[in-house]
Amino acid sequence: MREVRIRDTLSGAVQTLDPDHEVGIYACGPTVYSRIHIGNARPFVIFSLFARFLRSEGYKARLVINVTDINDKIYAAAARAGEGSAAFAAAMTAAYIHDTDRLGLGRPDAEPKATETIDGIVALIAELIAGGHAYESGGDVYFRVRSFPGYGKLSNRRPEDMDQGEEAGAAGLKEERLDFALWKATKEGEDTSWDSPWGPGRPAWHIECSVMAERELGASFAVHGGGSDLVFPHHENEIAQSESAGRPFAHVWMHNGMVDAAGEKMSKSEGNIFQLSEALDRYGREAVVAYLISGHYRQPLAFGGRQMEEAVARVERLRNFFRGQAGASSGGDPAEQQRGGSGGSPPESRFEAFREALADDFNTPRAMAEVFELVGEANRDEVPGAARAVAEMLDLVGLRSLAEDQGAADSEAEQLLQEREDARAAKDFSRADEIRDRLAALGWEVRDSADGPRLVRR
RNA sequence: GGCGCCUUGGCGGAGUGGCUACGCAGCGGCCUGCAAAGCCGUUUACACCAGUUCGAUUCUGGUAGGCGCCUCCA
Repeated sequence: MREVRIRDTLSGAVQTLDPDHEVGIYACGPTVYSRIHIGNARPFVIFSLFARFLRSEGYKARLVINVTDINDKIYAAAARAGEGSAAFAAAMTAAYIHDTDRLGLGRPDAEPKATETIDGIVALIAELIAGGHAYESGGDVYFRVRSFPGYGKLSNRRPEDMDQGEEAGAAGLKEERLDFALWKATKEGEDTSWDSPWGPGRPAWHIECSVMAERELGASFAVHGGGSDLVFPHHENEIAQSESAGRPFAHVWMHNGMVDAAGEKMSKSEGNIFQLSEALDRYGREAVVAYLISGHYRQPLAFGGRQMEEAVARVERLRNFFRGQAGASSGGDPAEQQRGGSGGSPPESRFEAFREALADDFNTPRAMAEVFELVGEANRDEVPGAARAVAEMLDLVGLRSLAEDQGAADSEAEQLLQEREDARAAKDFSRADEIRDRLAALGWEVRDSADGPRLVRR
């Protein structure tokens, strides 16, 4: 188990995770009013892989990624679709699960939904009212920002510089502009509502995360994550709610940068989105994952067709590496292997550097550089254990499948390949090329080598 | 206007006070019947101006440009 350091948004400093306690990670998931896009997939991938890495180091980790399924935009989108909002949200949640399943990274340990947390939300709001941190007004309940001295500490703002920007109708109900809603009374056109001490209504944004995080991880947990666009107001408000109610809340705040399209943040409201499902269809899951770990999680990441094609090429280079290794490992003189590449690092030190990069603020691009260094070394000279080490490194970033055999050729392809070999032996190259074209049409690429031809699935 | 971040070779993207990141693409080779894969070489990268320093892409200050949040947002 090595020391794992993470840059903390709240303190601005690098914090070391406590190895003696379970590392509870709460990452904000999507609001399900449409299919998720590549940008939404970034935190899912980053935090899934981060939890996987922690476990591989011997930490106990518990990953929670919520689904916010009550929201103004859900009402609006459901109305546009001519559906009930509950059914609409359920369908979008299912689509989210389906899309992220295709990433092949497994599921989080818990995926709580706001609609299944209403009782806890009502209880926390009541507690905040009792403590003087919130007040009821016209069936709504608002958080009294002035009652929480630490307000602004996460996003480093002063309250007087801020504006919660609530909808116009709420202006008259709030004591101060800065106050934000915890509970909203049911309004015209809203087809879901829950009973509460303040009348029928539904939770506002922010409060559900305070409740779900505590319910799944306890009042105090290690890491709270999410996109950097959630720092304010979402996470700032979560802190205000939870800490005002006496919960210590998260130790470290870990925010991922935005995915940019043409230099601008990809977002549903900008309309410059590229859906995750489409990216998976076009480039494959490995390329999508490889793309999302190609930059440091905290930095913005440029998105575009070229970037995705590059990810495809990277992933193909890794596949080719394993194809080559499969043949190389079958023979080989041990003494020859022992010499290995002169000056090349043994796989163990690459693996070590790989893990160290991940332990250092989860630096995936630096870690991947180690993978490619080892791949290059092993492509040049036989490096004993390289294939296994690369497979293990890739396993940690969800790309183990690149090491798997693509499947044996069928008998038809094998026969064609033999015919081509016969033709080549007879120097009948035009016939050999013709057969190669036929194989290509069947989805097989022929690669000749000193050890003979090889069929590769395209 | 407030807060924060960024500016690295054709593109993406790490990192460091002095040593080739890495990947993709291009060009030239090697290998090959040809191709693919792989390998080798290659196009004097660190926005600009000062300062600190023996030495700065890396530290400090400033200039220019860009981005994010301050409204829903991963």
